[in-house]
Amino acid sequence: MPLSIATWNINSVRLRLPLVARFLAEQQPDALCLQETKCPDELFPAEEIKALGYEHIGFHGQKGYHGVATLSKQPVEIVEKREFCAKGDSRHLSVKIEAAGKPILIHNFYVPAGGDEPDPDINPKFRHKLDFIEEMRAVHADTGDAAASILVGDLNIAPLEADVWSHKQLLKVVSHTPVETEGLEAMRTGGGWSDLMRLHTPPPERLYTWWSYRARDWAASDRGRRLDHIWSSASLEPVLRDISILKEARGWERPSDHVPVIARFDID
DNA sequence: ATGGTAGGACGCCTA
Repeated sequence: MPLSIATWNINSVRLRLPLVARFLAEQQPDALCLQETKCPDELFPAEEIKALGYEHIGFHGQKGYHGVATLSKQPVEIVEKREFCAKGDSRHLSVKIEAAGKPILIHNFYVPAGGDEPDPDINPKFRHKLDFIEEMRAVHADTGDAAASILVGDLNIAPLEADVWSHKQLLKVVSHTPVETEGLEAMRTGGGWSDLMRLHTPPPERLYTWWSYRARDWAASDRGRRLDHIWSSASLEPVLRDISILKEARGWERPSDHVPVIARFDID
């Protein structure tokens, strides 16, 4: 049976509800994981989203900042809203869904951006980012009673050279510094996670999911980064059918600076 | 070499 999972940093779910509606209508993923909802739980637009055919919603938000939500056509069981770095930030939500009669665990992450200065001794936001990645090492692909696991989200790190417009020019820019990219790759491989976007589209082909708001013309300069990711346990590698990055969404009216990524599986 | 834009909430932090 087909199963499709999408991830999208929406940068305010309330402001961009029309974009969410358009995306769901056009792509019809089974589940959509949102980050940066910037919405406390009591103000989450659950009724509007249910009316779009996504009646099962898990959300973990806070006022003003961060926030994640997972929208699903089929029932979800809320598994955990894990707190990282004892900060009280809403940056993680895991839910369980069922596909072909098997439970699948879906982790939705919003990793700290880390500020501008890539030195943890003078920039506490960068220290927090590195600590967060360290703490993520406890999240393994093969734990619990699920048959398979998926980890998606805005991880705010572009790990490979082909994940940025200029490897050389971004080596000292937060999101692509060696301490981050090596930390994320160590966490990923140590946890038994497969990078499905790169399984489907290996380097040196460039892949971007984010283009800055600050560019005069984001499409012309095309200075993107792959900050958003879809990982899975090895068990889902052979049933991956397709991964697509919906680049056109960056050109929609009042867009997020991130675009959706969709993985499509054929579950046995 | 630097500043550029956006959102939330309403002075300024975060991305």
